[in-house]
Amino acid sequence: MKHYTIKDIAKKLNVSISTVSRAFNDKYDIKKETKELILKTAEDMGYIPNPIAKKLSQKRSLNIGVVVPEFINEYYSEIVIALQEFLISKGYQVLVMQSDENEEQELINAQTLINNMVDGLIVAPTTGNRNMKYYQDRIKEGYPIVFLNRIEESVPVSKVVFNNMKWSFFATEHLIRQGYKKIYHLSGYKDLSVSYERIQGFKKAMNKHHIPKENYKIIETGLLAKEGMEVIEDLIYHHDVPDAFFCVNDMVALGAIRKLKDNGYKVPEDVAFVGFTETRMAELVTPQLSSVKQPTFKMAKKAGELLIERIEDENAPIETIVMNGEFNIRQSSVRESSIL
Amino acid sequence: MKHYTIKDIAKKLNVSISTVSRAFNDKYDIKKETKELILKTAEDMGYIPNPIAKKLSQKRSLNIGVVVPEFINEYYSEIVIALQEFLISKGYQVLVMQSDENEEQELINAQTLINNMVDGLIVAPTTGNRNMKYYQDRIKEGYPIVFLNRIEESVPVSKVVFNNMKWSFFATEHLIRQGYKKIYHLSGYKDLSVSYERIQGFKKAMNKHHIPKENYKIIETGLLAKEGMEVIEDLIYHHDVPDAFFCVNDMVALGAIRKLKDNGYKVPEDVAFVGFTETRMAELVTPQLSSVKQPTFKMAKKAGELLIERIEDENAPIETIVMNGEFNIRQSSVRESSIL
DNA sequence: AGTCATTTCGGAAACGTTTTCGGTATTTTT
DNA sequence: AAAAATACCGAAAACGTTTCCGAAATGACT
Repeated sequence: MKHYTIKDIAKKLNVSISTVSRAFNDKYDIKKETKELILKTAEDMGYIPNPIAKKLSQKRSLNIGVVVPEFINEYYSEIVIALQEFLISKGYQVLVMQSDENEEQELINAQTLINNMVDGLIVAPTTGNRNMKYYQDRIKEGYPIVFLNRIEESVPVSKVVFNNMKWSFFATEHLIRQGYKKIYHLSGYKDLSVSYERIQGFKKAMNKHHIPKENYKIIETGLLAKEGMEVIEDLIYHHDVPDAFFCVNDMVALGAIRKLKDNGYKVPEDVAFVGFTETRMAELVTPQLSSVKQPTFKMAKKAGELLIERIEDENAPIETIVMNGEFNIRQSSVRESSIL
Repeated sequence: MKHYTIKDIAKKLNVSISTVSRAFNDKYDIKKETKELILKTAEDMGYIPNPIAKKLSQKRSLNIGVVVPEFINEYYSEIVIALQEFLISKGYQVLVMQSDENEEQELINAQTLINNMVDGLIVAPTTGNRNMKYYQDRIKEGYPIVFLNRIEESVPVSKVVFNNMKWSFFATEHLIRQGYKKIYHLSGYKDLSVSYERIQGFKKAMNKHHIPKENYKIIETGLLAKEGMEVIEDLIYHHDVPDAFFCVNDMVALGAIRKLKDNGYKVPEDVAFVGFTETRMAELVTPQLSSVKQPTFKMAKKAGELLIERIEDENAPIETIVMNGEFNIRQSSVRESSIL
């Protein structure tokens, strides 16, 4: 059951391998009948072209690599799904590697994909990030890369980002306008660019409404429910539970809510919540969770488009796309929960 | 900035390319000093070996392909993470492709990975599945494949599966023992092997406890929250809401719970719930959701082990591993919610 | 000093394609 | 009917490695 090659086909039909090759890539001169004959016997023999050899002699693979920091948090799952949907429609296949929020793994992932000759790379960097030199070098060589979220400004490359600051500002202002006096922000990792930007939005809202410093606080957390729970434990211990929380994402919010409920607090009556990067859970939990929805599909598609432009035209302009979302207000952050 | 090759190194040092090659794969005879010299100058020149060429002449890539049906539902995300953790520790890199529950895409994914010369494949098939012939052919050729979940018995291949029937039986029996009289099962796609097995477990429990046929029902659904909601709408419309639901997964349960709550039902006082394939949400929602936890990490690791055995030894025995989990009882399925 | 074993290396084939170049055979043009 | 143009095809180089085979150099042993 060994694999046939174009040589086998050539021998069988008494033609040259170049003719066989031509039959498969019809851009070269070949008579219609011989082409059909070759294709037919290839089919019959069960010939499968070897893409490795193809890649070695050509320079494209029609594969695209995607590196994401994690996909435990639904967001990147959606990104990948959307990316794949778009890129497949353009004739590419999508190879995904996840970095587990680990910089070194991310570097290995990017290298593995590039070494496997994917035609381009879409990277959503993990927190950190000390790999920028590697990316810079590749970009200088002309390698097509597009970044998604979590961006270092230092790299001259196309990117698609969410306007975290703006929507963080809106979400925070909403809490203020609802009359909550003491509002804490559970921020995620501070050295994560998205967290940083959301912190800026939070602060901006506080400043605009002249909230005194003692009435707000920014608490660094991770991105998981567990970490939301830990913060709440700590705050309860210190008798420092505020009126409202604005959280870096839904999972942190849900963890915090769980812990508060377990300690007899009512949400939203005692403590209000707003999440971010809305997940499907926001509508399913009780109370339903207010959250900022990111246009995941649009962002992924745009990143795909930018990458393909770059692959097909080396001089395609470098663009930075800043996207907006929507803020969905639900029961978890309104004073009179009956009005919703 | 063009890429250097071993030829360039050879020319620069006045040695042959075979010597250079030897320097990198130290299994062949080479003097220590020349080896070090070569490695050093290669380093200085910024030489990057071309894995495509390597794959073409060797037959291994140290890459492993993983095909999953989706990763919107946390379960396969965890599987992939665990798989990656294990396989990386064994020196492999992991390329992931997701099929979006689409058989044709799954076939393309498997082909793409195999054609890219991954050393082996781990496949969790989508519902269906008409691709078995393709897999069978590859397996006959000696290609290392391991299946995960959702298995057709027809294929002679190593597989790792969860004992769905047993734990479905336990979960159902728990509801019966709690005194719920009318219990419906939201089953997922019936032609999905895991759904089928869970249905069997459900029926077995019903038979064992002599529940009359009019007191239970199996309702086919999808795997998403939305589909749980739709079922509830329908049941409410027909005034056919039972005492308890056993659901194919947590998302369907959460969707159903949401819809019931929106219509004034109380969970678990009016309607009890048990999920399956426990997610992190089970502990976060209110009421906390009873669910069957699958040993995701163990299953993934075992699948990885089986694959590696097979890669390294063509005659490794074919094994079917059936795994067990745990049933976590929470508020959503107990009569007196105070006792928990 | 001669034989033999060992270490170290170069030449070249091989992996499976694509693609350039040039050469026939065929057709069209004059 | 000769010349020119075109259609078709084969030979061979190229892509960047690994690895087999044999040769040269070195060292060990009689």
